[in-house]
Amino acid sequence: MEKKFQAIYDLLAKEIQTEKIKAGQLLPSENELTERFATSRETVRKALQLLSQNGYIQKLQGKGSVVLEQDKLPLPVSGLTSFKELSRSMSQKVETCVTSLSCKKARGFIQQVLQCEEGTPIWELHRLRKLDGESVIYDKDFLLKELAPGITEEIAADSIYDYLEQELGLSISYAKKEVVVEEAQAEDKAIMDLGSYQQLVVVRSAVYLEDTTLFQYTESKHRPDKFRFVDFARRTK
Amino acid sequence: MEKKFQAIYDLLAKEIQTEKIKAGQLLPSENELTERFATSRETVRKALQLLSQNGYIQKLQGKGSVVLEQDKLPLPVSGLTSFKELSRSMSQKVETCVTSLSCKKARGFIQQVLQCEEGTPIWELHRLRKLDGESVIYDKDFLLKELAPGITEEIAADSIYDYLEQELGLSISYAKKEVVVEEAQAEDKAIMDLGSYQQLVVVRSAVYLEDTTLFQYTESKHRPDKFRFVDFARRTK
DNA sequence: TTGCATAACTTGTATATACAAGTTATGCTA
DNA sequence: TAGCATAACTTGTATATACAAGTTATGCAA
Repeated sequence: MEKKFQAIYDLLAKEIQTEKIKAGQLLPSENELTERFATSRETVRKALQLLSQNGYIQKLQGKGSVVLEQDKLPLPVSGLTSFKELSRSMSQKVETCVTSLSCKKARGFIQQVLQCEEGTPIWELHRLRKLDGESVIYDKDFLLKELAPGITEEIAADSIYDYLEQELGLSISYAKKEVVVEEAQAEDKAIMDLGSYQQLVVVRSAVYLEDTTLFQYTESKHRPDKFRFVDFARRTK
Repeated sequence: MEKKFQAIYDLLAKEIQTEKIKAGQLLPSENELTERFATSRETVRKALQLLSQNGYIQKLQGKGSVVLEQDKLPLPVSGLTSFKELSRSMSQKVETCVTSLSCKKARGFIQQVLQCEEGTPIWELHRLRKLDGESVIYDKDFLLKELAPGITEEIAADSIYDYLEQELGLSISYAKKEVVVEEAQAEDKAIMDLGSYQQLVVVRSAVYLEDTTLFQYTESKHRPDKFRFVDFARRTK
């Protein structure tokens, strides 16, 4: 069976996105939704919980569920499209250029972060992202070849995650991320259009599959004026 | 009644933090936990869901709940202690210095972001954060005086959120945040120890209460070498 | 011994019920 | 009219049951 609460979530999320239900308004009550979708209240509540987690609504005990302001987020540009990292100026032209795709044997730092045996085959993928024709984001990805053997430049230029899910049936589950500012290296200056910028915003992330195996490690360097990160954080407990 | 699933969450989270249950191990099954806590399976599942959301465990259908690696996060330094923003070098000495606390009437930009009438009384709070004696973080907070009338310099130097929750019974619910890099202004250079740094990491955040009223707007400027942001993101759906 | 069906686990989804707790409108009482 | 108890909503928590779906160990059969 297709998951019912997911379907209800999708439907309500769409109604909020398309402003069929506007910010500030109340959703129909849980009992009304239960009747409308011919289901149980618990199932409705699971859908509402997802909406709350993702910033669509705020639940108010005794009152109802208020629709929150939807700040139209720009399209994601970095590799982690499924998550919250976003880059500015998405109204501009975006290009992805695969500058290198090679298979290496794991050792040293990369072996350590990918937690694999020395000599394990890994893909090393370099991608240059252009905004408005300027090369301002430089990504280096490292991923286990065993899990995604069929990577090609075409796939890399498109979306690795789509390939993962649709072709291999694998699914990203969670990621750990770190954002810092570092000095630009000689390599960065040679490859990117840095102008007079001497520092870069560096996003390092580890991406895990559902069985907790580390699938990918990414280092993404952004020219500071083109970096933007937005976050919606809900307090737990 | 005190919330049962919350209590179970707290207990299990503590056992993971103190490594009574180590990373890689499985938690007791839901049925075992149900028996151990003399409750229902649904209640246990709510506790496990919270653990999963906060990065403590990963649930595996058919197998169990694996405890994930706990990267010991440094203590939070910024105003949003309850959320995920963190700053580096917390092993060093941290000082907060209130440089200004004044009551103003809302107008212009601040009136706009706080979504209030022109002339509404607001607190404007400036705090300088020192790490190892260096002034490297500069926070400007704007908050509605009506909601927190009794702010003093002592409270501001400690934690405004503790005051909110413990004295006023108000509770932070969620926040929207933006991280960008901007040029340092003359004021920043005068107040902070910037050395040769010309750019700052700027974190702008809007903090909301449970009834969706905007309570606080904060602009936090970080010297780039002292900025660090870590994030655990789980894929929804 | 090897292979395979199966049983016995695990978590995932859906339903039903009951009561607690917070909010709002109703309508009676003074 | 003004004030207040109350009824009728809302969401929050807890429990019980049933079956689906994925994993692992058991044990029989060849």
